[in-house]
Amino acid sequence: MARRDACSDCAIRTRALCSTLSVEQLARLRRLSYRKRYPPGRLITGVDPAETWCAQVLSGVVKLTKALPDGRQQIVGLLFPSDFLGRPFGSASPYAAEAATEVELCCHNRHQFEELMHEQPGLKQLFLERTLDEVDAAREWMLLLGRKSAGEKVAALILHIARRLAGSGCAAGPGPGPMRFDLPLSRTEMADYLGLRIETVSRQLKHLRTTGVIGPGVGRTITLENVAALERMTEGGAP
Amino acid sequence: MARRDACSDCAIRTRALCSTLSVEQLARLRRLSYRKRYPPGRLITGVDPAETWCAQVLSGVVKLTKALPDGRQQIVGLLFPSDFLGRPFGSASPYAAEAATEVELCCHNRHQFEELMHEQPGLKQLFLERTLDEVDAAREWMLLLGRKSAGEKVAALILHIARRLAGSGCAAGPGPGPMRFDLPLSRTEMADYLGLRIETVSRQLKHLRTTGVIGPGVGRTITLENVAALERMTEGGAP
DNA sequence: CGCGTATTTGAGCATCATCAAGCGCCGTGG
DNA sequence: CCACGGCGCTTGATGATGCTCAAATACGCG
Repeated sequence: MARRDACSDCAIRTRALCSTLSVEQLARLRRLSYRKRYPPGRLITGVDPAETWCAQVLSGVVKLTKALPDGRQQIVGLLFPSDFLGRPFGSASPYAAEAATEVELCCHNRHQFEELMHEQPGLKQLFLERTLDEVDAAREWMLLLGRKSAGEKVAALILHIARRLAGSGCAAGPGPGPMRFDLPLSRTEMADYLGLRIETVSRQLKHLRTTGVIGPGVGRTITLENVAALERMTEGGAP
Repeated sequence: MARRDACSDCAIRTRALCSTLSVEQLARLRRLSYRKRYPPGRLITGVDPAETWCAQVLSGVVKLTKALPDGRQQIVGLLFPSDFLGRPFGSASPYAAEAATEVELCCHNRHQFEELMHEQPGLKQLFLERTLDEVDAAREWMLLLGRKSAGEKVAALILHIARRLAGSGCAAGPGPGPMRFDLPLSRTEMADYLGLRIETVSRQLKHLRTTGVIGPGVGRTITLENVAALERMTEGGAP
């Protein structure tokens, strides 16, 4: 009976939108759902089409990007496990989604998911609250993009990713010693998220390492040696 | 019977969230609503408190701002007539709202407005779709803040305001001759919305005027002489 | 081992910020 | 009526942050 992809086994069972569904509704949704994997860098959805499906992130990190005709790019959001991907109700989603790491999705038929939201007010309510949180997060990032220095931006990004990873159970928890994790983004992606160039990101990262705020690990490895200092640096406080 | 503030007279009757309400529900909401005016520059709500009310903009322009402890500011959104102001459901709104021009609001008790949304799925649905549009708008602005040059930013702001003003029936419509309007923002506010300094905004505006893309009017007056050129400049095309 | 890609490092430069006047507008008050 | 002062905006000169270009190094992988 217990299938490997049964909802009760689901890694995001308690945090996903599904957490509001009754057992019966959950069973119904599961019949309409399927899992899908993407390797790092693979495009998940393009900009144009009115996609016929939506999904929830089971594992990995998805980046949402917008681009200018001349190739300049901006990452406008990162999705972590239990986040929702897609644009129900009308207008086509004006950005592309791409796998930043290896990604696993739980996909639903968009139309049927919309119907389920209509039938189950709790589901729609939770989706609405998540969407409101997304507005807040986007605006927080607007403050970063418009008003913060390169150093503040990089510090804020590290903290942001650390918190989201911790919240989704990846990376060594708040156990003994400093938190350690791998950035799910390349330097290019970090730059595209922060409105910087990769060289600037690289230099700021080096600065954080030489001042001991983060550990000396190479590449994407981050060790949070001094979270308080990092927090101060996100708002213009001294290093 | 016909009071001056009757909903049927309301300037935003057809575009506001209320447009989904039945006559009876509209009457109920109206009994719980009141109008409020703010002069330019007046604070409407601060950051901290879990506000007990929410509102819809009847006239004027409201700016939503976030600030860093050292005083740096970023405008994270502008509200025009028929836009919704407030943060129903839980978490306190993490930004301040301030009147940019003379503003008139139609205010509702937050709790009762939430209840109305629960009772009337159409209202909640419309609110949800508006919120999704807000996410899109915020992310569009993230692209601007992170990746556009000063010239592109100013061009985009003028177009953005022109469209929103036209959509809310202010300013000379698309009748004969070029559209003309007054910017609802000071130079400081434009800079805070674009992530620039006021001197840069001033110089970019001058450049647009000397190249004839906008008319030579002084101060906040804008005449759209060449919309196509303005649109091109928004994305890196030649002036 | 050798190649392709990601990242780091360095040097010079451009854009936009900063600093500093100056101008125009307007309400106040002599 | 005009001098005064405040404020918002403009203009100019200078400089710093972050970008561009270029090359070296490290890394992953066949």
